[in-house]
Amino acid sequence: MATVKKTDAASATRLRILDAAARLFRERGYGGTSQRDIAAACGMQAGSLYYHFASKEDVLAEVLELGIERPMEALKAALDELDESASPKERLHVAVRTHLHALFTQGDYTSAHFRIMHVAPMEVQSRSVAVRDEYETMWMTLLKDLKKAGELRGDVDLRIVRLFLIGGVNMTLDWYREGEYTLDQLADQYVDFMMNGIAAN
Amino acid sequence: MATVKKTDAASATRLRILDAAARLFRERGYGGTSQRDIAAACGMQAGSLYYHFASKEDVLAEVLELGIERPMEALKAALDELDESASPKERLHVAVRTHLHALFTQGDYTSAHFRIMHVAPMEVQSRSVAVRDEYETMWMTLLKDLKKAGELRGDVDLRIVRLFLIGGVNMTLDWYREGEYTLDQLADQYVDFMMNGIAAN
DNA sequence: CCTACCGATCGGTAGG
DNA sequence: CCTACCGATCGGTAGG
Repeated sequence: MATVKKTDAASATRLRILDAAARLFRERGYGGTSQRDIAAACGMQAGSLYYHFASKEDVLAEVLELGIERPMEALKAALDELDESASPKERLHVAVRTHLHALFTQGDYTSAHFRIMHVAPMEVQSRSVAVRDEYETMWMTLLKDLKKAGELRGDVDLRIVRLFLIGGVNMTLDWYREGEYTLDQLADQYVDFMMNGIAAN
Repeated sequence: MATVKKTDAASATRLRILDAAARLFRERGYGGTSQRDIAAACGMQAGSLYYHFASKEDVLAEVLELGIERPMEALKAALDELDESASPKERLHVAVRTHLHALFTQGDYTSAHFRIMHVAPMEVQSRSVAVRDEYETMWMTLLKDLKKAGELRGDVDLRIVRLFLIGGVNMTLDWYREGEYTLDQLADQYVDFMMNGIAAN
């Protein structure tokens, strides 16, 4: 579990290890990162990692899980904060904005999740699928609510919409640098593209 | 150069090595694939690879380059085949369809390109940037032609459109299995989403 | 393209 | 959390 704690100090060290691992996995990939790399980034010796984690795969599994868990928690919190009168369209807008911010504030974990999930052994992947399924369900609910409210065309496949939208949003990780647009401005554009398209009226 | 040849036999072996490497890089990542893994998949010994490639990084560089070169060549060919009277919108449609097909017929190379490009040493990455820039320019041209033809809203940033669209299309690599939709049907939906959006009229 | 091998580095462990 | 170390595997080379 990502939330298990022993002592505060030990759990703080765990987090330092995970932070370093997430960053290195993102930058160099899983196979390109050694336990010695991770330990060095934390100012400790390679063998010491094994006091906190049973194996390199365990570190990976926890990074991957946090990489999807944190955006999901952020989305839950953001939707909970919304006024009950918020329209389905506003809720989708908030979701895109929240996901985009999570990609960058939890960037190392979430980048690592989307980049190296597929090289993880199946048993490691399976430790993330429950959270992932839950997150996908939340998105499907947002889209279904939009449809029920009569705001969507009747002929679109919501699953394909979700995959296309998340793909376009996640791509931001690969190119975004602060400057021209803020993340909120990007979120505005993505929702606008998705809802209204880019064709002239 | 990807097109250099010595003898036919040597170049056929090179290609077998590259095919195996692309598949393994895609499945296990770069650091998770050893030269011995690649050699074994080709039915040869690890040392023999060095008759064809100077280093593991050289194999990587060529896989990455082919992973973007092939979709680009496919796009060029597809656009050249189009009737001159083809509208900008038809040309964009053909581009999306062609890119999507290239993702799957050259899947190992192109997947490897998009998945492990960022873990490659900068000097290896730089061997692909020229092709990548050219490919991006082709997409920008398609979008600019659409705009010139008056078919696009005036307020959209074409660069963001390109990144969002390619991101959504590339995401297909992560989930597509034959069955519900053909690739052509997916391309139709993506272009429809991008041009017209999903909002009710 | 193979055999045989190099030094370096890997994930992981024992004992403290 | 460190020291010291294990066997295995790594990328790469010499010589054929």
